[in-house]
Amino acid sequence: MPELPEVETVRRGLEHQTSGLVIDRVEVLRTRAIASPEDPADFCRALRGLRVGRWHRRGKYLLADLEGPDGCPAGRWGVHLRMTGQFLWLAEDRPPCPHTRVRVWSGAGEELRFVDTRSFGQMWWVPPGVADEEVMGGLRRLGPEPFAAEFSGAYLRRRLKGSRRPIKNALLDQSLVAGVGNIYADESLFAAGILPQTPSGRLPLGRLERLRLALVEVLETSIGAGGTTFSDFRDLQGTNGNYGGQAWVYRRGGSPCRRCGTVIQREKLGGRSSHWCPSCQS
DNA sequence: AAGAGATCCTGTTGGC
DNA sequence: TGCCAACAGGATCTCT
Repeated sequence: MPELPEVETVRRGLEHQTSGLVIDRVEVLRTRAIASPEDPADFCRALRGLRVGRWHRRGKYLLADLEGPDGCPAGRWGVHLRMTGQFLWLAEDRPPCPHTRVRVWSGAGEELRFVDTRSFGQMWWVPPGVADEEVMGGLRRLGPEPFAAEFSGAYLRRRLKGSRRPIKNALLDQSLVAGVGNIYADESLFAAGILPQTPSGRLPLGRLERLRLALVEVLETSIGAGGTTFSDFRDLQGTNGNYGGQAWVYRRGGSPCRRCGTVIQREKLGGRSSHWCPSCQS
């Protein structure tokens, strides 16, 4: 599923393919895909004629700068891929597949297509002069980026102090740290040698610093590889990522640990399946 | 007030 | 082999 490294990979693809593109026409095939404005027709009307500028990423959110024909700011285009959202770049006309939700065309007939099997993905148009968080409420609740200086062992200690919820659940909480999902939560806990069930408040500073470093390393490795390979994630060209080749624990319940051979365990935590090695993690 | 659980959605997987 | 339940999961909403 798209987590921070996959979203960053998509951001780079979008910036490469669509920066400077002038939107000629927009078609919404699934109403639910447009979170704001309320009427999808207003979304289409708003984007039409605008030029796409730079693409930014905040957590798992994508945001494009938009400008009008006169070069003045014309708001922002927000996107969240949720679980199965994908962008495809089509240089020429091709009929839409059944899960096509939104289609955006350039004047030259090129198409940026949003395909989303499970239809959880969403788009927003933020009018000029309005803060992104006003329209995209989720942005308001986002914690620091994992690479930010603010995200430190001390920060984690402070935020998690007294908390009894499992560290795995805490990592999935976007208000603690932005961009982590089930895959990288499990993988970073393995890399840090921490059991996912460990009560967050019980982790001393040293172990939290180790976790922060493990998370940053796992995310950077995956970004460098173009996103994860062990999910149905695809970049704009439709190719799969190559996160260091393979997962250490994610979706490997019942299989031997790649480091020590112990059988990987699997259990639901906070409604999400968690995977860990009982001898490498404690 | 923190935190758990249900919900949305649909293709894939596993068990009988 | 065929069918159906369980599963996958990001964020939001509801409930305790």
